[in-house]
Amino acid sequence: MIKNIGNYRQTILYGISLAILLLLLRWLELRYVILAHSFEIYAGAIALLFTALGIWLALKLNNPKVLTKVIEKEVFITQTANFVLNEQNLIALKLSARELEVLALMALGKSNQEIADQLFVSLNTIKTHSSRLFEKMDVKRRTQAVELGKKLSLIP
Amino acid sequence: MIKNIGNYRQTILYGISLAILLLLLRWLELRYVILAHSFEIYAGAIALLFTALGIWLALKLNNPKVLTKVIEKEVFITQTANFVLNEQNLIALKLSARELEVLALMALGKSNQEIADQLFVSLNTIKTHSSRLFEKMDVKRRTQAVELGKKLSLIP
DNA sequence: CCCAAAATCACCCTAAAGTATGAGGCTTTT
DNA sequence: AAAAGCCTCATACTTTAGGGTGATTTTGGG
Repeated sequence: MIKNIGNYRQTILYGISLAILLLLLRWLELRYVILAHSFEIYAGAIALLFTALGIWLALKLNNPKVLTKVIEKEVFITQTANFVLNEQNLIALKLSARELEVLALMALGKSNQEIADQLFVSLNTIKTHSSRLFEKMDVKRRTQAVELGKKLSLIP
Repeated sequence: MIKNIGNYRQTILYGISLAILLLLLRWLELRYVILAHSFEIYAGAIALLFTALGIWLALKLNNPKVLTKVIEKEVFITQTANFVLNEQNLIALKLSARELEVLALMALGKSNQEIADQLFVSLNTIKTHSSRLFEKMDVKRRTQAVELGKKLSLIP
């Protein structure tokens, strides 16, 4: 439960110092037979000392209040650099992984034939994918699909 | 106001340990038939009191150190919102005003026929514009032209 | 294991995009 | 005035894109 003794070291040291002080006073009392009227002096000294100790303790123990200042800093970010896919939109459109892949390649300006070559499938397959893609996205052309895809953060 | 008691636990523990210490001294006093010099008790009480006073003083007077924590909050700025045309790139490519206009409409996903209708010219004119556009931009397809146009900040 | 969705491919057809070439009118620059 | 550049349009042609239909295989979840 108490992991770090270090936190209580000050308290322990303080207690020890108090004990030593009291013993010292006791010793002085016995040694020099302190007169009763000098009690006020001791009391004052003790008061002063322990006030200082209290202050020191409080300052040590009091965690500095951290005032978090949130400063809005306008950061221009190329949206390609830190692109995060909007999964909500993706799910909403019910696009399959392959369809999204085709869309991404379309956005790069690739032709259907180039996409087919890159994905190692036939041209007809890409045509089928693109058709389904346009149907799901409710667009008529690939340029519209790309435009909408970027707006919905489906592609960078 | 004081949210975390945990900060003061050490202080409380210190008070308790002090009390125990005093009791111990009292017990020693009785044990060894120490004369009823109540000086220690007074000293302890004063010590306790003024320690508390010191703590209280310190907490009252101590201005909380304001640790300004600057958190850079990234504000995403849609590039469409504050689009500025990169005239250098435009001049470098030697695009005419009409060609840029056609490119912008292409970027919106419009077909050549739609662009022709919108600009009140014939389909063939748009084809000519687009051909020259692709030639100047050194691209083969409209999707590539749009991609490059956005990259070069020719269009939002 | 079975079913549904996804992925794959083919064929045919139409629409759109893109290329090539030529040409007339218009403005700006030299 | 001539040259150059831009905008316009046309015709003819090729390529690419896209729609419709049908089919097979793969795959993930109940």
